[in-house]
Amino acid sequence: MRAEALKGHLDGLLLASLEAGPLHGYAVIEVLRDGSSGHFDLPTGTVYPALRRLEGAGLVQSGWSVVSGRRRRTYELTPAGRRALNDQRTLWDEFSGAVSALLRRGAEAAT
Amino acid sequence: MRAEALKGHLDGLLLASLEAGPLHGYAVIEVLRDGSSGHFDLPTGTVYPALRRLEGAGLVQSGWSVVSGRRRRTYELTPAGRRALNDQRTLWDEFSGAVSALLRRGAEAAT
DNA sequence: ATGAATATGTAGCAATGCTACGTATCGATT
DNA sequence: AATCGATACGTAGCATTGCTACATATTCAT
Repeated sequence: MRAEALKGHLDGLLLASLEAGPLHGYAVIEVLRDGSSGHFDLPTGTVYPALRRLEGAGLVQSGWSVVSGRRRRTYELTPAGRRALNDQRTLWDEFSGAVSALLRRGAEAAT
Repeated sequence: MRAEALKGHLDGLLLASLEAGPLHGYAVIEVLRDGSSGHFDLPTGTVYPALRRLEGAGLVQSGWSVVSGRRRRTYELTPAGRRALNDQRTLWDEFSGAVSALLRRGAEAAT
């Protein structure tokens, strides 16, 4: 997967991964990897800062817990986050539809 | 359309717009706008530098012409550009498939 | 005891598209 | 003739974003 391909679409994926219930960062990475047949194997340096960014934007909220001696920061969607996820889905459909159409047709000669 | 959405996908669209035959920059903008139902109305500050970038990468080549008093820099795909366009199409299918799957399913809870 | 897996985090970088300019010609309107 | 919109090219600087590389710590299997 090209490195830059994800730009601008990561937030939607993160929100989607939290839709079914709260997760901690490491688990988000696994969900994204497994749910994409290995296409998205994101480094922690990508995911952790992004989750904090979403928290800053009020789309998720986090809390600490400790599970078998390991501390976890668990993230959860806020109502605004659910709305944003909806928006992202709509935006993605428009965007991907437009790109697919353009890539497919090549384009008829103009002038 | 979100501003960052396009990041990493513009090159493929530009190459696709040139597939049917040579075009100048302004015409590329029109093809992208009309071929996407207005979703992609790209500013010249996006398209012109990107075309030069593609030329630097050897994927397109350009030449000047003058049409009714206006100078035009016309771009054309190179063989490498056609190969790159093919690659972009494959990459896009993988990428968009993975994103669509993740956005759709939300994701089953993982401990 | 050693290393892999689990778990979190940051500093700094590279890439990319956009904003806001600037220049110039042509055709239509006033 | 003057003005304005469309056509046509371009650049400097910015903001955002994801990645690389690193640092830390615990648990579990070898």
